[in-house]
Amino acid sequence: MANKTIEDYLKAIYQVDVDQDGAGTTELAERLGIAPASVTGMLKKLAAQDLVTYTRYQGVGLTNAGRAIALDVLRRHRLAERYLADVLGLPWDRVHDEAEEWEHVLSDDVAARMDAALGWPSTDPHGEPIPSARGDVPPLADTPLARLRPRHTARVARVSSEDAEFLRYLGSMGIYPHVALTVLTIAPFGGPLTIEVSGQCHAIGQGVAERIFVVDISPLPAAEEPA
Amino acid sequence: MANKTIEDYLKAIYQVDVDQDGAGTTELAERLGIAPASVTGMLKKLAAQDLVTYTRYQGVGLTNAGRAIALDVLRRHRLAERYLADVLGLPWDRVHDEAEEWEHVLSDDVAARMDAALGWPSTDPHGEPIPSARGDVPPLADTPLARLRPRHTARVARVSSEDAEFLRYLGSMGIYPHVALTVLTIAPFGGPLTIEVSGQCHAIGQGVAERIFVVDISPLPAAEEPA
DNA sequence: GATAATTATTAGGCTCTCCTAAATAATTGA
DNA sequence: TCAATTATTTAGGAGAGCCTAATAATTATC
Repeated sequence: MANKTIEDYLKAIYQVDVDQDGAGTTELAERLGIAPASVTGMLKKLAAQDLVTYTRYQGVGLTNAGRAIALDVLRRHRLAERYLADVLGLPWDRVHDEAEEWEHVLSDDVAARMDAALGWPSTDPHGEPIPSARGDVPPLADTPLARLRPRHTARVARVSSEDAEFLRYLGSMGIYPHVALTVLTIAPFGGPLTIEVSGQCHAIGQGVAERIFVVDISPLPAAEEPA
Repeated sequence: MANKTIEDYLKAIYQVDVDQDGAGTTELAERLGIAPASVTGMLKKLAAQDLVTYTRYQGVGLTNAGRAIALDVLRRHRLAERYLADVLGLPWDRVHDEAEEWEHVLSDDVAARMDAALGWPSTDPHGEPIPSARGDVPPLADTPLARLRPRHTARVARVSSEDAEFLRYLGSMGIYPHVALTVLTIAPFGGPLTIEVSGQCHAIGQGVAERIFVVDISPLPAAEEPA
């Protein structure tokens, strides 16, 4: 495998690049906690190793080789998170930081054993999909809670955050993957939405609702929604 | 905690220093797979941080602070080995290399959880004692198999080696911690000894017998042995 | 107790990965 | 379109941790 630094870069590029097309130097720098100038230098190096495609001022993308490594790291990371949570009982707001180290250290064999011990799970404790050993990632079929209409009920699919405090906040409301919730009201002009989670009502901000991804499970799918 | 490099140095110093008094530069260099000149430089740095006592041309020793870190690393290492073997089913000849990485990565909390999951084991899969979280190491009460007299039966306490091939060799004879064996003959002039392990006889070299530590469990302790 | 052999240290350098400051390209908006 | 802003890159440099070659101290040997 590559070294820790390279793995971190490739993973970051993958994650920035997932939705967008091509990752920007500054965004990468922020994610990695590194100065933009330093990132430029490293990108040249990664390009020389054919792990990324890099054109000055144009951003980076992963080559197949680079993507393979990135997915491998991501797989280890999420597998480790799941393991730490399910087997060692670590709370979900602490698994990320720990896994950040484990991802660089797990051998293929140990990762495979952890995978088997867990029963080949498909997601990490935050609901993020665990890439397969072959590097396949199931497509996501969820939408941000913020996009749900009032009266709709949905199941939490995943929570897109690594911030421990944020995760504890969600936990305090009982919001975890697989939990069902219902949108009661949505205040206009980017105002808060009120939701019901396991019998309790909460008001949450738009920003929060943007990071919670759900799958609508309302009984009346199409008719309910006027075009 | 300290960084990986420092942890490795301190652990190496501890291990070289356990039996002997003060570790030599060359021996450390060999253990670390580094040139002696490089070790000298690092020792100065460690001394400046009050982790070791170092005098030019005189060797190094650990300070209390240094020993605390060394024991901490050793604890993580051996705990990881035990975990890898008992929980994840890794064969004993593979746990060392893996643990060499884990030791730098396990948080206190995770180590404690692993410890509890294992039922607070006292040794690693090779029989080496696991230092307590407070840094206590139980004194060893074993002797090299090579020092046993013929006819004596002993129980394997630990195997002092990290070499995978060597461990597989021992495994092929059924030699593991807790296993009982009997010395049948010892050839003179550093010749081989023949031993019986679970009904099977084997001839092993002196060098091998030096690395297997046992506790004598023969029925007749004192009378059998003429002064 | 002098010389040879061993062991350890200094000197000078290299690579990796990061930094800041300055320069340049790209983008935005007036 | 041109100026201002923002994003990115170049230039020059620093610290960590390693290296080899040369030198110095210690230990062993006669």
